Amino acid sequence: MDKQIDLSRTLANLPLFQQLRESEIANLAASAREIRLSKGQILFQKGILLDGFYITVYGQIKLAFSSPQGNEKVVSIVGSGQSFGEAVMFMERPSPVLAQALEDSRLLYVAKQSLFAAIDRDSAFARRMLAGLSMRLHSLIEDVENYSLRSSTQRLIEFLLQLTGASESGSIELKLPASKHVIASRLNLTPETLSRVLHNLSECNLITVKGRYILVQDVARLRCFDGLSRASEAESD
Amino acid sequence: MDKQIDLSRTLANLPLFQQLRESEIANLAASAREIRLSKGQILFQKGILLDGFYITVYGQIKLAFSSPQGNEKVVSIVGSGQSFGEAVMFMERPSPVLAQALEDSRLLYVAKQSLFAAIDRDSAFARRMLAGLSMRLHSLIEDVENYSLRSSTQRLIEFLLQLTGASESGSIELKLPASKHVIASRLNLTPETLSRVLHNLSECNLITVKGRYILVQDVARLRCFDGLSRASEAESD
DNA sequence: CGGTTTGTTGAGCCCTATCAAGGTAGGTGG
DNA sequence: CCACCTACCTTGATAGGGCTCAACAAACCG
Repeated sequence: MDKQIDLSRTLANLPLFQQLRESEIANLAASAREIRLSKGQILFQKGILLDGFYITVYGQIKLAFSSPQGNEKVVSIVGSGQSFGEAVMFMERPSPVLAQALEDSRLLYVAKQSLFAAIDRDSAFARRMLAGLSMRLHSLIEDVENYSLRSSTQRLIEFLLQLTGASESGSIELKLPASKHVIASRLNLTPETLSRVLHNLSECNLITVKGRYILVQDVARLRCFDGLSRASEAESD
Repeated sequence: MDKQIDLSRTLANLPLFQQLRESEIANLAASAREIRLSKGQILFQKGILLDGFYITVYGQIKLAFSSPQGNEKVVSIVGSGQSFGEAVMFMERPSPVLAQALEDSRLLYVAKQSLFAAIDRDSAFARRMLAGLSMRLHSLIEDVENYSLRSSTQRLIEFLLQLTGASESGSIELKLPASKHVIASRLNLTPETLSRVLHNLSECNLITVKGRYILVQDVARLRCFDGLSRASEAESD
């Protein structure tokens, strides 16, 4: 009972559902299932069919391809309040990615039918789902753009800038959202290359790396850096 | 008048709208605009806001990034019956890509408001839009997978196999849907590399290239080929 | 403190881009 | 019918960015 109320409140706070009526929320909550994962646990494998979608309440889920040869490529790191699996659910096709918890996490599972019911009753909700998927598509396109026509350094800079949020300039400290191994994969780099690029940016006095914490000296300067100057003039000290 | 009827019929035949009632179709047709493009003409630039979306009746539209340095990367080649721009419309954000006609084309433009009206009145239609966007997302993810963990040869093979359709084995002749320059960009290759890869596959007796026509000798064998054998043992014939 | 995971550094190589010349085909005008 | 032009493609030589392999360092953890 308390659990039900708790679920409703959790759902109501999620971006996707914020404008729903209480009765709608109650409907969704009634069919939503709570899922707890411990770090490293796999939620679903590549190839599975989904009969609903997931919402991350807290924790972190990684979505990745896994090729037969064992190498893995992280597509997305899903954090609190974000949902995933809708596309696979709507398509009724095998999932192209696996989902694995990067840390202990709590999820909600919403069944397809109750989502469809919500769509049927509230077309504004349908529009919001459409907008949500569109955003997802947009960021994937940006990923493709990054992979195709930017260098390793540019990709990392882009990534760091996104972590800094909207700040235009000045210095800012940020924490990498996952291990460097995972970040590297997300950026389509080997861990070795990521390490070298970080090192290189350090030598150019653009950032200071301390474990998972990175101090960006000057956001504006980092944004302008194109990776051309190879810290060559750093010998004069 | 005749034009209106023609529009309705065209709309009704499109995958997206096939299950709509006639009255709905009429509503959409009333607000749809017809657009004719000649080869090379640009429909919209990167950065534009869309107040509707487009459907290709016939012809071919290319969606591509354009970087300031002038190099261009083709994201998608849109053919007859396919739509594009929905995501940009829903997001109300600048388009990340430009759209340009690869050949003389005829399009329909459907305004946002009439689409929203259709969604409001028919939730099954909303679901179909959601499924459509999901498919788009899915194929983008496949692209990312291709770019990230496959070699140039593997990407080309994948591309050719998609063109062959569902055929499991045997030989089949197919026509490249665009110039090799465009195909190369679509596969994230330079034209030079594409040419070399095609040549290499020819030498392995997997395909025969004749201009834009490609004869796949054996679909099954092409599917298995991993690019490892470098036509080195082709001397013993 | 050992053991394990995580990250760094170095050497060498391979794939693919780049630069630079040729070909080839289709269209046009003499 | 030929010469020419332009767009498209091919071929060759070269170089560089990022990967691979291997060893080491550092941090985390029981």
